[in-house]
Amino acid sequence: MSETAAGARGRSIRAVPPGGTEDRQHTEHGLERKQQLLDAAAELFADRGYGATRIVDICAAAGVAKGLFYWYFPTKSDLFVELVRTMRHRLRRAQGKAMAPDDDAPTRVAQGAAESVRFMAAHAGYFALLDVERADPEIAHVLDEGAGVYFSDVRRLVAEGQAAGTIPDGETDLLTVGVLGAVSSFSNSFRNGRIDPTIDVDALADFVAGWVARALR
Amino acid sequence: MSETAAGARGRSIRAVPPGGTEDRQHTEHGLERKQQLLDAAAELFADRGYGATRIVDICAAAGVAKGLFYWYFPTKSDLFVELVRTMRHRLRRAQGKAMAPDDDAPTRVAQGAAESVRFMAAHAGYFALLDVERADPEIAHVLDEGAGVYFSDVRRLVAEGQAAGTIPDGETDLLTVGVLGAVSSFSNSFRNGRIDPTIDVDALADFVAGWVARALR
Amino acid sequence: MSETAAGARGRSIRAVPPGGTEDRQHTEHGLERKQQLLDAAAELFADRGYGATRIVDICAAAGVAKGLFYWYFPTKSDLFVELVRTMRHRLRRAQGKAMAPDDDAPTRVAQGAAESVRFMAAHAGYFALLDVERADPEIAHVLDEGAGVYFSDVRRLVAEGQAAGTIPDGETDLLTVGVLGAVSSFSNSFRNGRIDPTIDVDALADFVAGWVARALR
Amino acid sequence: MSETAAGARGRSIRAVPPGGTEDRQHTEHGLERKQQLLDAAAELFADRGYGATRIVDICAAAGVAKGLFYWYFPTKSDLFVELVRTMRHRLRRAQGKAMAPDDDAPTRVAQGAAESVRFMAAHAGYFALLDVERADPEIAHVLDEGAGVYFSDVRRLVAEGQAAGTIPDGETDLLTVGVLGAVSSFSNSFRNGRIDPTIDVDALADFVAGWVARALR
DNA sequence: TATGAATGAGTCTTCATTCAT
DNA sequence: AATGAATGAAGACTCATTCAT
Repeated sequence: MSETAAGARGRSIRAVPPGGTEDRQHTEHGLERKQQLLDAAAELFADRGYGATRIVDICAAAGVAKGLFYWYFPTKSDLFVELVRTMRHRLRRAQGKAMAPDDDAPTRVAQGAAESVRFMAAHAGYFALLDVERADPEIAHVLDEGAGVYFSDVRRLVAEGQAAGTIPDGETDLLTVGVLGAVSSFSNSFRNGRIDPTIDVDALADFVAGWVARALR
Repeated sequence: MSETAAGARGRSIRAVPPGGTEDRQHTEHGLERKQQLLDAAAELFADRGYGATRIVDICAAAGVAKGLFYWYFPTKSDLFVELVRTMRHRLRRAQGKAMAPDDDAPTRVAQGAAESVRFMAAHAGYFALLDVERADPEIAHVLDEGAGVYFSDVRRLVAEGQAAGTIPDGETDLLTVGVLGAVSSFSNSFRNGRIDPTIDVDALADFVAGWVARALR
Repeated sequence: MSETAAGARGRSIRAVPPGGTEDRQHTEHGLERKQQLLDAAAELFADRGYGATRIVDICAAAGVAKGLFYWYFPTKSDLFVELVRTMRHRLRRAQGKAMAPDDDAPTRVAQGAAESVRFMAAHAGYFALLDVERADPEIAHVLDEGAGVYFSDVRRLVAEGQAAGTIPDGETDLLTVGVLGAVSSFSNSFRNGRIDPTIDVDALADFVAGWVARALR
Repeated sequence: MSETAAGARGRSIRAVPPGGTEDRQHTEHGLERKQQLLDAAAELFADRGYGATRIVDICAAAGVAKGLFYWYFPTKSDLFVELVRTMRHRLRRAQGKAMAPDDDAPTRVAQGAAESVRFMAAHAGYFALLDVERADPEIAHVLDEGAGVYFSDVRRLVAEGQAAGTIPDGETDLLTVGVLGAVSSFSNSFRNGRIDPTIDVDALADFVAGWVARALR
């Protein structure tokens, strides 16, 4: 992705900004200031997305002047990175506590998953910022429209199954979310290179079918 | 007033809105051109994300002048919308064909899911553009780094389970993808308003634990 | 004023367009077509101003394709020029007829003026296009707002004079228009170089005072 | 989304409108800067017209970077509006001082008119910007050419009258300006809606004849 | 004559980053 | 530490004009 004009300039012309931010020793008061900025940014990122949040917005929300931002963070993305890393540490700690060391693997996986969801739900606003970008209204609309269509389609099927007794009762919406999530995560797994890209598509499809079928039991 | 073409943008003295592109009747050749632009755009969107793709890039890739873009599309987002809608129609058609009307619901859901994955995998490049935005490299990096960490964590557990015989053998990566996908989709389901936002978090976590446990069976 | 990108290009690269328009012999049908374009343009120019009228608009209004415009006119401004010259001839002819050769000068001047106003009023829509440009809404608004303020100011004074019997009764609005017109035309006379630019400002002011005072008698 | 600054324009994913310039509290130095921009703009507007003046031109003339314009003004037209309003206040103040409260109406009107002309002449360059737009050279040329023709026509008549003793001697040019100004202002009065649009054209023509005849006495 | 697709220069505006104080 | 003015690269979009049929 293309870097900001000035951003690129600033960072490519000289690798180390004058009086760089890295080795800055922050006083207690400085730490507070920094946290104010982090908090303000987190909220704005979660709310509008990363791209749509301007440095000025963050500073305004934190109640400081624009220039001060650069006293605490080298760039906008550095702030983001710091935010994400912090969250990650907390999440991992929570997971670690949740998984009983003596349980078997599937139990531990399930525990970890449950704890993750619990944690992310508890900090939902915060985690929203992982959706780095929000599209402009028109784009957002098509995307959402599509999602809605598929949701209804699948939900209907699930409900039918529940009516027919072939799918356990209750939580129709959640079951639907699970199915759609499976589809998208398996589909996306190609892109992020986490799985073997040469995998046979039919094998993958079968795997997904099996996965979903088991989960719906 | 300046006769300059572009000066007009936004603040022009134009009393009447310019006619749109909508009612333009495209000839066969025009349709081809349009398709060239759509294809070029799809590839670029998939590759760099919507925001990072400039109109000029699309035109250059399609081998036409910048101005021609606006002969075929009113705006950048309209192109995107057209792209998404087209994909959607194809996907739904594929799903429809895949689901045998006489099978029971879970089977049909599984078939639909499998077919979706098959279809999206077959058009992986194309579907990548649904990831509307890609962040700048640094952002992308933290995000990916995080995903990698969790993947390893979970993969290790899954592998342990398989070694211990508590999780069926094979496809360790895919099982991992499934677990992580479940976590993120259930977590996100808060945000998109598809499920009841007042749901009890612990109930949700339990549901996820159950879902994952069944799927890992 | 800056010329259009393409306009400049087209006209500077080669002075004579290929198969220039100048020596084009138009058939009867061609003459009609040309007139259609002239008429359509006149209306649009009068309505929206020159700058805000696009070639496409003119062609659409005339019911012909955009390309055809350039068969009849080398450029947009040439069409405008033709329009203005035509009007001018008609106006002068009308004036000539109106001024009785045997009357004295002031009478003839008054007759000419009256006839001009009559003619321009009769073709008001047409003459509006001499207001080459219309500003964008905000600009137009301030300008109009200002004109309104001065109109009220002067009108009040005129009305007072009429009430006091120092200004002849009737046509308050018209008298006001006359006063304001005098102010602006004398002020503008500096700019268009029609009068000696070294003229003493106070002398000019006195002259205007006298002119207005006489006209208000 | 691209972090690029400008890519955002119009189609950005910005969820919240950017903060305006309105509530910006400018320091003394800032006020100077702003004035520099206003002055530079005034000169350019007066010189080439509003439309033909680019933001860059203004900034270049003021010796500042393009971006700084938007620190002081939300848009180009806002600058213009500020310019016009300022002039207006000054003009009205000047008029107010010039009109002796005890004089009769026609005298006061004449005083106001004279003072207006004096003021506008003194700030001729400045007031030129009220001619919001200047057309491209060719257009400007026809318009001017036409004005010149009429000027000569009328001037000849006036001169004849002066020679014959039916029009007072001296200031032939100014008398001509007055006549032409009357014609155009009365003709235009239709368009700006300041007078009753249903007025009888012949009555108007007669009125103009009378007005001119009196003024020429 | 007629069409309408194709071209590309030009302008406004945004916003990350820098810098003088 | 803190401020806020200053910088400038970048991108969407318009429209006069050209050109191949």
